[in-house]
Amino acid sequence: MKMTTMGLRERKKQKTRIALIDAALDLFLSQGYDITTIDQIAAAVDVSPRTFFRYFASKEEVALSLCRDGQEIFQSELAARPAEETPYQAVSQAIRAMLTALREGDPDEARRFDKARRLVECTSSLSAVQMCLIMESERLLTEEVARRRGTGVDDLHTQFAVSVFTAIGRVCFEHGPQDLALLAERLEQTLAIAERCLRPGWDR
Amino acid sequence: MKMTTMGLRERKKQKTRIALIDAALDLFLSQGYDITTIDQIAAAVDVSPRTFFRYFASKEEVALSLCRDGQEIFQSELAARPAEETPYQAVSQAIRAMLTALREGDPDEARRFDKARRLVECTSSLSAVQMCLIMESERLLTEEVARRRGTGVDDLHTQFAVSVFTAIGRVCFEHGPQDLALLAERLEQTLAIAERCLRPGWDR
DNA sequence: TTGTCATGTGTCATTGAGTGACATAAGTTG
DNA sequence: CAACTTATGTCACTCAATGACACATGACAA
Repeated sequence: MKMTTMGLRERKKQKTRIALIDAALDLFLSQGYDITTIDQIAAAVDVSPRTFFRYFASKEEVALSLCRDGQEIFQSELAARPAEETPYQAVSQAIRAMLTALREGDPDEARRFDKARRLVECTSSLSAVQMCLIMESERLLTEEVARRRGTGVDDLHTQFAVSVFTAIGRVCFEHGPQDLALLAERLEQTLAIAERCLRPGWDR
Repeated sequence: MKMTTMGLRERKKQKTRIALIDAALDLFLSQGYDITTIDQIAAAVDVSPRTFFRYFASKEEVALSLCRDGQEIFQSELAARPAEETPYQAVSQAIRAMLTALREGDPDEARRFDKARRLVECTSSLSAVQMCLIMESERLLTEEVARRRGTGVDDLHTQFAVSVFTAIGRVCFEHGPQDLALLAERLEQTLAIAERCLRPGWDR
C-alpha cells in the first residue's frame, strides 16, 4: 500500500469530514448549539442531511470529535511511556506530550481544537457528553495504572489514583484558557499543586 | 398553612410523580433505557405522554431525579457543617450524612435509589447526564470550599481540592455496590486511602 | 351548595434528531 | 470499457420534545 496518495475516494471523504466539522463548529459558536440544525450544517457543506449521519452518529459527535482525537493522542502517548515510570510520572508526561503534539501539529487543527473547547465550555449538554468521553478514556487509564501498580482494575487505591489523574486533567482543561501555550502553563501549575498535596510515593 | 395535609391536588401530583418514576425505572431496567418510549411509561401510569413532560423535562430527568435528590441532600448537609472544619472534614462528613439520611429515610425511597444507580451504571447515555449533575453540584462545592479556604473560586488549589472530592465520590458511587450498607463501607475504605495518599493539611 | 377562579390534563399539530431501505452516482480494479 | 465496490441522495418512518387550545377538576368564597 502506498502512503503518498490514498485514493481520490478516501481524500474526498477526509475533505467532507473536515468541512462538516468546520461548518458545525462555526454554526454552533455563532448561533448556539441547540438552535443549529443538522440541515443547516449539511446545507453549508452541500451534502444531504443523511450523509451527515454517515460521518457522525449524532449532533454531539461532530462537536466532540476533536476532544476524542485529543484523548486518543493522550492514550497512545501514555502507552508509549517506559514501564519503570510510576503511574503519576507516566500520566503527567503523557499529558505534556499531548499538548506538545497539538502545538507542533497542524495549526488549523489547533484552531479547531480551541473552537471545540470554547464551545464545550459554554454548552452544558456538550459538557455532559464530554464527560462521557472522559469516562471512556478513564477505563483505559484504569487498565494502564493497574498494570503499572500490579493490581486489578477493581483495586480501590488504583481507582483513587485514576480519579486523581482525571481530576488534574479536568482542572486544566475544563475551566482553562483556550490558548494552547497558556494551557501548558496551567498544566504545570496544577501538577505543582498536586505534588505539594500528595505524599511521595502515593501512586505506587 | 397546615403541614398535616397539603390539599388533594398536591397529593395527587406527588402520587403521579412517584408512579411515573417507578414505572420508568422498572421499564428501563427490564427492557433497557433506549428501547423504552415515553408512550410506554405514560401508558403504564395511565396518563397522556404530554403529561409526562409536565413532570419531567426529558426522558433522562425521570431516571436521574433520585440522583438529583441525593446530591441536594449532600449539598444541604455540607452547608450545615460547622465553619471550623477543613474542606475535607466537612465534605467527608457530609457524604456520610447523606448515606445515613438515605438509610434512615423511607425504605421505598432507598429501593428506588438502588434501582436508579443500577440503571445509570449500565446505561452510558445516563452516565453522561449524571456527570452533568455532578458538574453542577461541583460548582456549588467549589463555592463552599473557596469560602472555607478563603480563596476565590478561580484558585487552582481550591479547584484541585474540589476535583479530589469529586474523585472520592465517584470512586464510591460509580463502580460501587447497590446496597447502601456496603456503600457506606466502601466510602470509609476510600476515605482511608485518600488520607493515606494526601499530605496532612493539604486542603487548608 | 353553588359559582368563580386557578390549575392540571388530554388532544392535536409541529419541529428536529436519528434510522432503515433502496436506487443511483462515483471511484476502483481488471 | 466492463464489472464491482462504495458513497451519496431520496423517501418514509419512529420518537423525543414543545406549543396551543379546550376541557376537567380541585380550591375557595359567598
